[in-house]
Parts: sequence; C-alpha cells; structure tokens
Amino acid sequence: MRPADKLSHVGLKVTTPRLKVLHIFQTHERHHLTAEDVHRGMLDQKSDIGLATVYRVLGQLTDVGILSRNVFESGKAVYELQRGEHHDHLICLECGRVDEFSDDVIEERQRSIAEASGYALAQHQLALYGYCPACRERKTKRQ
Amino acid sequence: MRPADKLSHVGLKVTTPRLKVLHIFQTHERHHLTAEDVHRGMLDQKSDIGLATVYRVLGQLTDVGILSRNVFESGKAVYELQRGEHHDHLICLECGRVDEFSDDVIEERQRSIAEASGYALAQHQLALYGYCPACRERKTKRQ
DNA sequence: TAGCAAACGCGAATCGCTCGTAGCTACGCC
DNA sequence: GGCGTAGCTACGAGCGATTCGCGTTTGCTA
Repeated sequence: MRPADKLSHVGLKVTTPRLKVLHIFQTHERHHLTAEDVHRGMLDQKSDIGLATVYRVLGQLTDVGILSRNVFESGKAVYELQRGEHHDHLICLECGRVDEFSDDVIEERQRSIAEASGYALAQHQLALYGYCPACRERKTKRQ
Repeated sequence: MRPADKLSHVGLKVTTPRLKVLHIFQTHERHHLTAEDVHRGMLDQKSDIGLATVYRVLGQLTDVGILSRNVFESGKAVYELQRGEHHDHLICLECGRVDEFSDDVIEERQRSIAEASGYALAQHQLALYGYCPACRERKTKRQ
C-alpha cells in the first residue's frame, strides 16, 4: 500500500507533514527514530515543519497502528514502522544501536504469568541492554 | 545491616537526608516510590529537604546498588530497595499498582538471545502492562 | 577540635514533550 | 472545477520531571 493510501485507509487526511514523516521512516537506514531524528530529517530535505507537528504526527500514526512507540533507558521515545509481528529489543549501551528479536517461549511465559497474577495483559515491553558486537570489540582493543 | 552501616559500607557519608530516604523506603507500605513520593514523605515528617537533594540521593543510592530504578510507561522514574534477587514488574494501567514476579525460564531465554546476537548482556527490563484484579472487577461492575 | 572535601539547599535551567490558537488546506459536495 | 468546513499545521508559550550552579553547611579524619 502506498503511503497516501495508508493514511486515508485509517481515516487521516493526506497531508505533507504526514507523508514526509512516513517517507523518512521508509528511507532511513535505521528503523528506530526519535522525534528529533525525524525533525532533523525534515529540515535536511528543506521541509520547514515544526517539532510540535512532528510529535503530533508521530502520535497520530502510533494511535492508528502505523508506527509503534518505545521508551528506552535514555528517557526519549523512539518510533518505528509497525511491520505486523510483535518483537522486542536489544539495545547497545555504548552506541545506542537497537536490534530486534522475538521469542515465542518468552511471549508464552508472559501470558501465563499475567494470568496467574489475575492481570488482564494489555501490552508489554522487554528490553535487553548490553554491548553490541562492534562495541565489545572496540573495548577489547582499547585495553 | 543498619542503614548507617549500609551507607558507610559503600563509602557514602552518613547524612540526615540519606538516612531519611532509606527510612522512608523501609517503612512505606508500597515498595515502589517516585522521587515525589519520597519528597512528600520527607515533608510529612517535617524534614525540610529539597526535591533536588532527594533526586541526588536517589541517584547515589542507585549507583551503589542500595536502590534500583525503573522507568515505566508514565515517564516517571520509580525507585525500590534492592533486595538481592532480580525481579520484573506487572503494572496496572488503571491504578498504577506494581506487582513483582520472577521467572527463570524467561531469564534463561534472555541470556541465550543476547548471546546469539553477540551482545554482552548488562541488564534488562521486562514490564507487563495490564489491569489488576481489583480494577478488572471494578470495570465489570461499571458496565 | 580544626580543616576540608563532600554534601546540601534552593532557585534557575534543561529536556522532552504538549497546548492554545490563529491561520491554512484536503476533500466531499455541488 | 469552485466552495465550505472539519480537520490540520505552525509557532511560541507552557509543563512536568529532572539536573545544574554555587554559596553554605556538615561529616569525618588528623
């Protein structure tokens, strides 16, 4: 589905800021972007869009399920295109790189733990923090 | 170990604000407190301690491992006494209640996932969000 | 108990994010 | 294709959580 169709499909008007935001997510080398990353991307391509608008658009796209939002250690929110299947994150404490993984065993355990505690599970967040292969190597050399 | 010994043991001076913070954690009915909860607790017992100091103390106690820090959905940091064993959290989206659990299967899977991706695992955070038994009941009645 | 580094207190500053509002625009209807 | 309006956007002010700067105070050691 083309970006414009995606938007009208969920009942959002097709506007320049929304298309630009989607475009940035689709073309950026990283999958996980902060509001500021997106905003900077806008300015780079000479689109004079306010940061507040970026936040608003990110929020709307998240609400309709086109994007998903995660808050990691740093305290900043990062957004990514929602590509269907759920996944969790591995975050490098050194360079900020984010990798993804999904694990059925963990998902299943989560469900039964919630059930055992009487909770109706709505969502979850699992983040593993550590040092990625590249940063580990860099560290070893330094010593 | 008494609070004062705990402090000197990790090389922190034994000061009034630090003792009061520890005291509040040890006597409060909830385990998970925000900086503001702690600050309010201080004021309640007529200790005129600045919010900035509360934050500073919470940070130091976390650094030395006496407290641990978590940031949940709300965006606020919550602190709790570190009682040895690691555990994860179940958070009620309605009333903010926090329960704890730990699961060896999940821990083990996390380790192997990190290893498989080449990451050196440093820490992790797993938070399950949902509705606690009390809030579920309240919801049912309301309808 | 004197001295000094460490810790405090408090207001101002920062940071990520949201609101208020006045002006603009996509898009369904003629 | 032109119009009207609900829905959008821009931008600065505002907000809540947290941190900083710095003058004052206080544990702790010699």
